[in-house]
Amino acid sequence: MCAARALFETKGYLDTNVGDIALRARVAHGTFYTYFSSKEEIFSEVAHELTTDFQRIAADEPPLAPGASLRARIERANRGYLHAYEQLAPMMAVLEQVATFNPRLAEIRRSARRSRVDRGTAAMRRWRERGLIDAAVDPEYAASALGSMVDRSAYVWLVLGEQYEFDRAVQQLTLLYCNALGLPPDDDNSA
Amino acid sequence: MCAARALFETKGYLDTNVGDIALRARVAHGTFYTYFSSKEEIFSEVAHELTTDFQRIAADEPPLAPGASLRARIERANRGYLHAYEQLAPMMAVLEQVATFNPRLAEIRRSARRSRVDRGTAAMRRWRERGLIDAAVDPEYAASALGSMVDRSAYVWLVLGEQYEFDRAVQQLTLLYCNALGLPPDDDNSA
Amino acid sequence: MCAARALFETKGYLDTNVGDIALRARVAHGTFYTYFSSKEEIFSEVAHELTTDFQRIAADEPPLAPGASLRARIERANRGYLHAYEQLAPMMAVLEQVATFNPRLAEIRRSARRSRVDRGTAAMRRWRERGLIDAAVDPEYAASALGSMVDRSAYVWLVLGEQYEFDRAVQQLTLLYCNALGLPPDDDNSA
Amino acid sequence: MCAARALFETKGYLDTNVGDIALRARVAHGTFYTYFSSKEEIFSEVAHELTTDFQRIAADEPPLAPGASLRARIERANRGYLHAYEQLAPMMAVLEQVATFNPRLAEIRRSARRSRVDRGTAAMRRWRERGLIDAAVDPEYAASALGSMVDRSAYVWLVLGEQYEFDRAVQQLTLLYCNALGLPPDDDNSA
DNA sequence: GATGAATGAGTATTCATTCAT
DNA sequence: TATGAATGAATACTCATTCAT
Repeated sequence: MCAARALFETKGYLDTNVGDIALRARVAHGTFYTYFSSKEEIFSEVAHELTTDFQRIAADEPPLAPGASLRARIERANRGYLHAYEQLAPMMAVLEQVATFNPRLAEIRRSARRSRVDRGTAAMRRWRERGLIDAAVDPEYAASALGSMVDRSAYVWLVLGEQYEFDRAVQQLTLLYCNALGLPPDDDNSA
Repeated sequence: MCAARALFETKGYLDTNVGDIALRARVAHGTFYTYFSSKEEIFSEVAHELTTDFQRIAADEPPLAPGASLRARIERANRGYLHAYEQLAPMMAVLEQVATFNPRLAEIRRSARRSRVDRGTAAMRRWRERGLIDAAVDPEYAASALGSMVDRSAYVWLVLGEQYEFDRAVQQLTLLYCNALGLPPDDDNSA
Repeated sequence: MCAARALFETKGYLDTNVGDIALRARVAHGTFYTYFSSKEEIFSEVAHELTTDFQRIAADEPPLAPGASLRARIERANRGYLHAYEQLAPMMAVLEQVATFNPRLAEIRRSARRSRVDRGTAAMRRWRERGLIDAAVDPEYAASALGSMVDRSAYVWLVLGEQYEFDRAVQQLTLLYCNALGLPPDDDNSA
Repeated sequence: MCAARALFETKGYLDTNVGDIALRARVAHGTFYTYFSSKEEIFSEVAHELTTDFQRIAADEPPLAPGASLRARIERANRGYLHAYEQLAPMMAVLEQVATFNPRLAEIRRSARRSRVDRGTAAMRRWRERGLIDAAVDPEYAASALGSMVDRSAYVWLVLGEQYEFDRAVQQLTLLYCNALGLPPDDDNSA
């Protein structure tokens, strides 16, 4: 799977063939099928590993001080997301690729997005009830759209190679995110 | 090209073959190469047509009253973008697909994005100089990130099929956009 | 198809590969698919040609004198069948082979047999009504079983290579056939 | 071997793989080769078992009264043959299949047929010497052809699934068989 | 004897592209 | 220009058999 992942990262899904994977793993061509039933299946496993890695890395940010502000927590989440994307960018690009023509594998990306957006929606609902954010903001649309903003920005910067500077990106993304929700400039509330 | 576009829309780039295009265009298989040098080239032409169509449709919104607010203008731009995406979604999906594995064709999408973001950046610079928006917002990052937000939201709703309601989407996207920039709730300034 | 038939005859269906067919036809491997959609399809065409040839050859026996006896007509049919089988034995063997594992192609053999047995049944019914044959003989079973006798004997002699002598075989087959039906030793009736 | 036989019966020779046999026998894949040297060999053993079973079942008909007629004995043999075929039809079908492409295994079927035909020939020679059957009938051809009739009829009914009714089939087969040999309608001679 | 991982030869099919007519 | 037959490279998957443990 290690060999496969490396090849997927460098050549993409379409240009990676089973023969190359076996070659790189230093086993016979047929041996591949002792471990995986198809090219699609091994990609699926790599992709699941990817989403697991992603969540682990994204969560692995320095803990916030107790009672940290909402803004600080959003910033931490954004930094975590960008950190994870930064480390996994090549595979994220391939997952994006595969999702455009393989419905079964698209589902992996879709469910990852789904759970992220759902968590965002739930959080925003709480914040809204507590009057912490702009009442005009619809949690569902906001979670989806702001999720798209962070997600796509990471892709544009880390996959497409648009110029950016990490800390500045985190800071601006957080500023836009908080402003969008109507979070007061400097708050000290915890959710 | 009409035949090709229809096929690309329904089957995607990978599953559309030159033979099918010729068949649909009612010419011989070989005749295809009288007009196009390769499958990549015809896709390139279709993609250029797509971006032209997109701009035309996006611009084809009812004109604003003279002296309309910035917010109104942003809303108009968002509505135009979503309208255009709505009408061209199938081809947009294919362009997205191809851009993931063909660098040459990725360039088409990249330059369309580039000019859109550049215009956004320029506008935000002007608004910033005039003190219309949050001084902490960096025009380059904001134009890029908010462009990503609108762009990706359209993809998620119109290509991936996530539930949404058109007018609500435009309104929320605009609200988040303006909030993000720190635009005062209701202004009557024109840029 | 000529190349394919020759290969099927010498190597059987399983050991004949598309590459060999193309090679023998002196065309590129891929050219095969310009003419046939699959190995199964080309076999199907060869098999249909075979059944056509078979019927043509089987019918191509010297005509009988007007008013020839039933026995003479049965002998002529048996001789025709054996003649056809003799000339087409290698392909008949392959058809038999394929029919054991490919239901679609088995249908070709089945329908050829079906029509032969049906004709036999109809003829025997007429003979029975006219009191020409043993009333205890059931036309359906007799046509099926005696058809099997002739059919399988041809296979055993011409495919499996069991020793036989052509004229003697025809004569004995006819004797057994007529005896089985209870046809009087020497009749001069026409049907 | 039990596992192998069950698989051969349901899936045929070609679609049965060594891995499946081992799986069904609840041993490791490689263990198969501790007991059998190849797929061909295990099939050979199953096929030998089959011919033994066949002879046992075919012989296991109610004994005839002492001094039973020739016709009664022929009917008993036909009934026994059809009974055996009925019980072993799936494996008989596979043996027929394999015999079409594997000369070594074809030999099993050939020798079973050979001994049956030889016995028939010997019997008919005796009957002929005693003037019990039509003198024009050649024992060799008759034993071969009538053996083919019974054998192929069984295949057509029990493997190919052509409609038939057991007792009627035995009766008609016997009638045709005896008629073919020119056996007088009702005799009381024993051979 | 038993295991099961490893082997690697074998093959039908697709399709963008070319070119003689 | 139009044709469409010909091309041939490219590739995932199967499976009987082997052998180190």
